[in-house]
Amino acid sequence: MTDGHTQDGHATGRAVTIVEVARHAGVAVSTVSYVLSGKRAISADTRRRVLDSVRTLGYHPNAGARALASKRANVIALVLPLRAGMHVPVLMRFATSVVTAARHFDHDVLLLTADEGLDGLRRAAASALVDGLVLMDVELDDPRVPLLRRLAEPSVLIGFPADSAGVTCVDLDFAAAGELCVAHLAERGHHEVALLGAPSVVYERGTGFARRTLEGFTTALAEHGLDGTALPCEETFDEVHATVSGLLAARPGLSGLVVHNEAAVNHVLSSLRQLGRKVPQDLAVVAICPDDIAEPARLTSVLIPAEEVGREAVGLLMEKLAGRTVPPATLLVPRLTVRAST
Amino acid sequence: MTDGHTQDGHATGRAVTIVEVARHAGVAVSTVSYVLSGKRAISADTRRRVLDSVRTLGYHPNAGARALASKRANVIALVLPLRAGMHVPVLMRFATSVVTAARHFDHDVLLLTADEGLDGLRRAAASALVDGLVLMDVELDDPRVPLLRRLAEPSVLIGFPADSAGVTCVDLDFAAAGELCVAHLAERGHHEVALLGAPSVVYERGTGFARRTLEGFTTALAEHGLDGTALPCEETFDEVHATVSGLLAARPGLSGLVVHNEAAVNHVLSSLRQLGRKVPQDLAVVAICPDDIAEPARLTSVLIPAEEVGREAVGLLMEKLAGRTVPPATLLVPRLTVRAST
DNA sequence: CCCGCTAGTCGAAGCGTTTCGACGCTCTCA
DNA sequence: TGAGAGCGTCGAAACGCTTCGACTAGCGGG
Repeated sequence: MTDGHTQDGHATGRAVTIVEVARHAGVAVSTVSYVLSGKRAISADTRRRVLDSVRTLGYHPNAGARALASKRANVIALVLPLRAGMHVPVLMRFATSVVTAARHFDHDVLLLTADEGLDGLRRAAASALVDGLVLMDVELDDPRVPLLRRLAEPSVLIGFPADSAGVTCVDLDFAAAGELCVAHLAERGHHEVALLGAPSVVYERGTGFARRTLEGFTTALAEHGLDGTALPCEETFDEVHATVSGLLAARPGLSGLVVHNEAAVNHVLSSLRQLGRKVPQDLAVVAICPDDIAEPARLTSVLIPAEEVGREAVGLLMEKLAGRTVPPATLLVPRLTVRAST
Repeated sequence: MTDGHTQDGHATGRAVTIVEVARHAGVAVSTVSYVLSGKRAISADTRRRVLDSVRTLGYHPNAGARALASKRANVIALVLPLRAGMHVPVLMRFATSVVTAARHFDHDVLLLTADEGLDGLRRAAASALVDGLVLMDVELDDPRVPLLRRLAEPSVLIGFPADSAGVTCVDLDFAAAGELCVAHLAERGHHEVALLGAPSVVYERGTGFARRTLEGFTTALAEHGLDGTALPCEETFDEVHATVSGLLAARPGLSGLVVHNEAAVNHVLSSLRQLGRKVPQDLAVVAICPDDIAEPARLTSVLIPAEEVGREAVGLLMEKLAGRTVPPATLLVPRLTVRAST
């Protein structure tokens, strides 16, 4: 407490270096390094002495020096979008799960925003700031994909571009999710159902997950012999209300609704309340959305497993960093939770 | 194109180093460094030659080496919370504005989550991974504050702890925001108003902004001679609905509502719709929330200037990094936008 | 005419790690 | 009993950059 060190062993002044640890433990610098990395056998006694010194001196390896010598920054980049039609809370859950998973592998996460564009990726990669990249919200025709293919650093995409050759992708199997919802409604005895999807701008942009849900929905309709329709759905109450009342008017036989739009879910429910339709008596509703939205509203839902996707993405990236080959596509199987709305 | 370099000058193989640039330009390594940093005078001719070489070779300085030699990582940490009662979209806007602002100063952003706790901060700081820290969602009695005071690395808080001595804080002036709302309602001729605030858990946690809004609200009530009450407000529709109908029943004279809870705003409006109260005829509503919520709902609001706060925080941090002293507290003045709800 | 500047450049010494090769032990097995 | 194989440790060479001090010209002032 009197020598510039605080109680918890944290130096407030100049940082402790590996040389001081080595001196304190009476060993060579390289020995300290090997104790810490475990890359060579070390006697139990030496290890203990070194570890003690590390603790009492409050040593933390210097990240820059480590990166320079080992050619590994132990940092991965997370590239987040910030655009129309993305549900932000889900994004955040992805982000936290990526951070948490990365920490498990002793890596940190550098935050890049998509609006820095290609240059941002190039810079981060070329300067060895990061060892690898995780990208979110990939579009069908994403300009970043060709760049990633050329980069020396490995990367993992969350979502699928149209041409996914040469890149690694992870996502929820949205087609299966769409099918699952229809199957559930069919099982419950419904004959006429509808899909309320993402805002039209999302379809136009060609974002993969919206289309794939639609495909799964359509396929399952045929499979189960149901009658059905699909509509895009905007995100303000008034627009949702217009869509919903239009839909109900046009299809009086409608008894099941699949909603794949996190931001609109609550508006849909408000709208039905206002139109006097009871859920699930008059209309069964199943949503494809994160649990934190479905749970309070007591909605039967296929959850978007943000945590799992993030963890998986990081896991794959670590495999690639270790030089192992990984499957180019990973589809996470959807799971449906039955609640009060069906 | 045939020598391991792609068209845009990006090396796909081993990275270009400053030595190669120096050789290519026919100057010393140090000269290249000085050209790039501008820390010493360089003749126009030499500068041009070096810059040309940089471009044609596609040189990017190695971040680790740079950090090691200069003792500056050019990275700042952004510590994000992920807890009950925080409105995530706002968080994201803070985050992006921090990233954008940091890039303006040629810095990158390392993402730390609050659940890594004190160790995360210590680690990032002690390993020289980052040069400084920006923390969000500071609580009144935040355990991180004492640690920050002891850290060699400068930091900036978004929000105010109870004891802000020795730390630098930025935030919207929520007291002023509360006052502003009341003043606006008073001006519109209302005599009895209410504040619907954050979920009770947020008050109990002692988060500063919730309390400060309440203080401003109360102060302004007295100032303008209004009658008023304040309630916490949960975030599911049913709870909001209960709170709102209870409030209206208890206070028949109520004609103005201040809502300071982003997640509940839309539920409040749904609830009023369902209760048959017209906005603004029967009840004027003014919200303290981000524009992306107020705008589509046509709500009169005091916006939470996420971009501005983030930019300001980074600006202050950069000042501190440059060794200059900065004001310990920065309060951003709120501005009210009149829309259709009052 | 010499001194002291400044502008422009260079060489070399770090910065704090990791990692490679070498060395001395102690075992084992032939 | 001597060769070979580990094990445990050390020393030193990178890693790619910044920065300090030194040096050379060229120039104005005394």
